[in-house]
Order: sequence, then structure tokens, then C-alpha cells
Amino acid sequence: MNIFMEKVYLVVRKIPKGKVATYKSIAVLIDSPKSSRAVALALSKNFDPKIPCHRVVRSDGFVGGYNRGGPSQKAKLLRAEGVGTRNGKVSQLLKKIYQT
DNA sequence: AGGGTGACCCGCT
DNA sequence: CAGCGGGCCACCC
Repeated sequence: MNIFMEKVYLVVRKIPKGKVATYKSIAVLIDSPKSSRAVALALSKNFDPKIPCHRVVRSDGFVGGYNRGGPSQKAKLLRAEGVGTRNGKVSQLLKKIYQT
């Protein structure tokens, strides 16, 4: 495992239930604002059940992708944690965003 | 070692 | 306000 991915996992793991983070914000937290794509790639390639990757969404509010059952499943999980989703996008995203 | 790919983002038209 | 294009980084063949 590379340092970069470890950082991503570390940050994602810190996201509290009921809140979400964007790929961009995670990229910023690991001091690589331009690596938002790499963040997404890391989550897609390395799938660890201990990591709530379903709490990571896109900056525009769309849930983005998911490898387990597709985006619909991801949206379902989010809703189960109190994060309202509508048409594949998160409602009230700004209030659900996890900030340090 | 080189080139293509992806669960993305921002800016311009 | 909506749509299109270019750019960025790390991973895999």
C-alpha cells in the first residue's frame, strides 16, 4: 500500500456517520488538491470494508460511483445513515459535508 | 519505460 | 443557466 492511499483511507475512515465528504475535500486534506481523481481511483481499486467509501460524494452533490451494487446501493446506504439523496444527488449537501 | 484509464473538478462558451 | 473541453494525479497493462 502506498502512502497516498493510506492517507485517503485514513481521512475517509474519519468521516462520521450521517456526514459525507467530497473527493475534492479529501484531496485537500491530504495536501493534494489536484488529486481528486486519484482519490476516486484509490477508492475504486482498493475496496476495504472497514472504509465507508459510500460517504464520499462528488463536489456537485452527485453520489458518484460505487462498485458494490452500483450508485443506487450507495445512495441507499447514505439515506440509511440520515443523508437524504434524490435522483442520485445528495440533498442539503452543504449541511452534510464533514469538515475538520 | 510508455501510454491509456477512471467512483473527478474547474473554467470558458 | 446549461453544455462542452481541458487538466490533474495515481494505478494498471
